[in-house]
Amino acid sequence: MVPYMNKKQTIQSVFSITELSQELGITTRSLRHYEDIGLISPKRQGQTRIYSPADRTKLMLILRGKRLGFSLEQSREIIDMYNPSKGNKDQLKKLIQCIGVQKAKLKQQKEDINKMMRDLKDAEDACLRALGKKASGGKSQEKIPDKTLI
Amino acid sequence: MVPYMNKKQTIQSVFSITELSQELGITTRSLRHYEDIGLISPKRQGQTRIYSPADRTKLMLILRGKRLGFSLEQSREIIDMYNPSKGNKDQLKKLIQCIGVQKAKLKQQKEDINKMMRDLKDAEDACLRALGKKASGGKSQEKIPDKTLI
DNA sequence: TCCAAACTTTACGTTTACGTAAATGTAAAC
DNA sequence: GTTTACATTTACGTAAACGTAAAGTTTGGA
Repeated sequence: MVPYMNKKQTIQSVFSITELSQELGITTRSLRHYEDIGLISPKRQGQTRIYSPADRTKLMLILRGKRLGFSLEQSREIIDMYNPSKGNKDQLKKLIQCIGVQKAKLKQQKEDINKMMRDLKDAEDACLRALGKKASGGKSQEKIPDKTLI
Repeated sequence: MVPYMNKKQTIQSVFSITELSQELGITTRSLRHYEDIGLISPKRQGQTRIYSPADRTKLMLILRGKRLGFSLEQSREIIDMYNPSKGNKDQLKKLIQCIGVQKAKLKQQKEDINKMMRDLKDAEDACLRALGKKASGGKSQEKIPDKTLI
């Protein structure tokens, strides 16, 4: 535990590395790794790392990116889109383009999720029918979804 | 090109490794790798690989998994869920549980996508406003989405 | 007949995202 | 004053998913 840290405050203003790792469900090694590659830059008290709420927020964005299958570099780029560092017009236009690309990717992912959801529902229904139970109202009949147009 | 292959048929019945790699936008190395780890098992004509439509379908499912950030092993498990290999009741129940877990994960991903979509839209609006254009009807004002509850 | 294109196998290399061990520092507690 | 808990750095290891030669086979066409 970091000395002089406000621990029992409703809204914590600083975090130790273990606190943050436990809250976020990752290892301290990961947190140090993210710092190694420059994704986060926590303050220091001596040589002990002190994480701010902003650091925590950024980490939550990184983890969200991981849940979506993004690499750390991709997450870095996406997060960089959130604070348009006072670019000129050309840079802003380029940024808008990048944002559009990301939005398209997310849209594709959404479609993929919907299709996989349907496939899983069909598989579930097949299991339920095999168990003699009612199905949830689907229309499936095949095993492997060869019908799926992906 | 594989000999005796029906090339100019509306619905192709077999595929060569390069044909498939080009259609799917992956390398032949990847296709061979997927075979190495037992994900697909194309027929052989001599020692040349012959891919069937079923192989192709399975590969499309694998690629869909990759777009969603799944590892090859995870995709294998999910695809295995689609053909419940005649299990007994206990196995079927276990499978239904696994399917439920996957559906929950997909639901989480969907929420993550929606949140990231909002963040990107906010960033886009900020860019447009910085360029003196109209925003798309959002309500954002901050840069980094500290407000985001993730 | 011989070439070039497309196929094959073997095998070492690379990137990403950490894991894991070793050796050491610091600070509150007993 | 030493143990305990948490912190640090350094550095080699690892798993996944291929990349990248190298070297050989097969086959339809000039």
